[in-house]
Amino acid sequence: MRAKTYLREKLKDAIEKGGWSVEKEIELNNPKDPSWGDLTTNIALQIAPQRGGNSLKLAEKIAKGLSLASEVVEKVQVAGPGFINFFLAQGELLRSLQDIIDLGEEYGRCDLGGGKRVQVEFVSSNPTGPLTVGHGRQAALGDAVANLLEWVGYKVEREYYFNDVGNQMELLGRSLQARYEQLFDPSFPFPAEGYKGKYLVELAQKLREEKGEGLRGLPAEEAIPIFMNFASQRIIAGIKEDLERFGVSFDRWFRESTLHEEGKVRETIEILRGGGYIYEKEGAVWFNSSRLGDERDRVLIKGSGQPTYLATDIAYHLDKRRRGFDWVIDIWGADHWGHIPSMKAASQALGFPDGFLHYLVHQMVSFKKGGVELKMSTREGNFITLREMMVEIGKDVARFFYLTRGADSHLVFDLDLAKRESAENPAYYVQYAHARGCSIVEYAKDEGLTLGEGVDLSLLREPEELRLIRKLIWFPGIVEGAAKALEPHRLTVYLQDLASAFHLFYQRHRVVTEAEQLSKARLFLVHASLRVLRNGLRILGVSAPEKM
RNA sequence: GCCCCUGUAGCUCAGCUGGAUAGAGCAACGGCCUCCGGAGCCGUGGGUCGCCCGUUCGAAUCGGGCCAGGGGUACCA
Repeated sequence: MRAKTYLREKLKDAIEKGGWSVEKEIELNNPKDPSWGDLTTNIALQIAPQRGGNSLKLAEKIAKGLSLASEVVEKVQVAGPGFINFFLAQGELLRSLQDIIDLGEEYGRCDLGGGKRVQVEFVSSNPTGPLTVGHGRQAALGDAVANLLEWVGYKVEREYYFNDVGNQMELLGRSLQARYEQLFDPSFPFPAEGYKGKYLVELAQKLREEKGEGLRGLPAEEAIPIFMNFASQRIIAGIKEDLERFGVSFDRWFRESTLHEEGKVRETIEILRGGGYIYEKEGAVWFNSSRLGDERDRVLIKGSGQPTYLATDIAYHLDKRRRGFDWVIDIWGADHWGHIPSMKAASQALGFPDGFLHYLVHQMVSFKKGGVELKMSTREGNFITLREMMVEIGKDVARFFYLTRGADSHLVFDLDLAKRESAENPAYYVQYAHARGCSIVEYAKDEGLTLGEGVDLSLLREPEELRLIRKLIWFPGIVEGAAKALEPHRLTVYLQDLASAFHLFYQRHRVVTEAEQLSKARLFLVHASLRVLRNGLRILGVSAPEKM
């Protein structure tokens, strides 16, 4: 917003003219109470203690020293303990409103990122079973963060990393084998720790359709890879499909096995060894990560000769670094928290720049159904899939709901409530504002009214109109703030607020009336509102329907 | 034990990095369409911001100590 930079300069001049100094950027905020104007600064409160001065008097002095163009600022007011409040002139508001229509789909974008390459890695669930509602938060969060970064000028790649070899996969293979054998002989034993979900029974049936009895009684060395690959390929395909439905598409699906096949794990360990970070003890290869801030040292190669999860993950991140990203964001659930200090240590050991690797950790979601908290486990097979949720409450409601809360909050998702109240939940509230606006535009068209040239926006003077305009022009700032903080929920909260301002405007003022000029101006405001709603919802990955 | 996250209205959560009188949705109650979508709007009730100290002009926000819930502390991933 131009007014902000303009005011910052003017304030700085006025303050320095008075012989004071400003060390950091002057804060200009959107006050919560409209009677405090459009922009407010606490600068007097901040610098008054410099010389033990009175902040209220200083604020008055600063305000008096400002020479502001009346077409930008209508009124300056000193309030409370020393806030300086600015009321923008109507003309300034209207110029910003015009921007919304002029910029269209681009409105809200900026070039903060300067085209830097960022990778966002998220979901990355191993293909041991279908995606559950627990993964939904991660999918919604990661995709929204990626979208936000794109909007502020980064070049973003979305990546999904998954394990397609190793103990868990073998167990999966053995579980499928057992389910397959059980189709012929129900007494066939099921592995003690096996994956019990019914999805493996279904896969076994598919396998029987394709291969008949041909896979029965094979020796383990031969059977396990067959069953394992069949299971993981089918499950990954299902995960892809679910994510597509959820509106998330990845640029790359990274298989862990490639790291081993290309010798990258061994190579990484050799690099660490070269740096003096490796030693051997009790038949295992250790990383002395405690020297780099980790609680203790970590095993990289087990006594069995197998690399640990940490070893492959370090190799994976070295690979990311070599692919030339400027910034890498890993989105993880809080259950992986313990892994972070080790990876931070590895980042240092490998000489990654500070801040190259950023962890965005979100807290767990718990789910309630029938008033009871659910304990879900993929291994035990008792879970609700993401797909089931999409069928029940819809992708839009689910995504919006996941994003109404900050990543740091543990959230309780009451599935009955989400379904029962689906007609009254916040996602519909925002979408409804959009549909309603579209319907007004349709109606106006039928009455022969379209945007066209020569709209006199100065006719927009009602409080509800001005309030809506103010909310609309906050949008670019909200996007920027949400992107900087990696907090998409700020946008979700904002959109509800905006929808509320729109609904109130609608309720109080008829758009299409006999007064043609006023109707045109209001129609313009409706178009601008639709634009901001659409752009905002797009970032969240929620659709903006024209009809509901 | 140690580390991290959280504790705000009956419920689910915001609170813009220390600001002015703590907000929204749901739930409860009372109003609003002969008129562009009532999936909406307006109003009422509802709070020791877990508790105790501290920092300062000023604390839900920062620091310390308790209490409670969740997560993490593997040669698991």
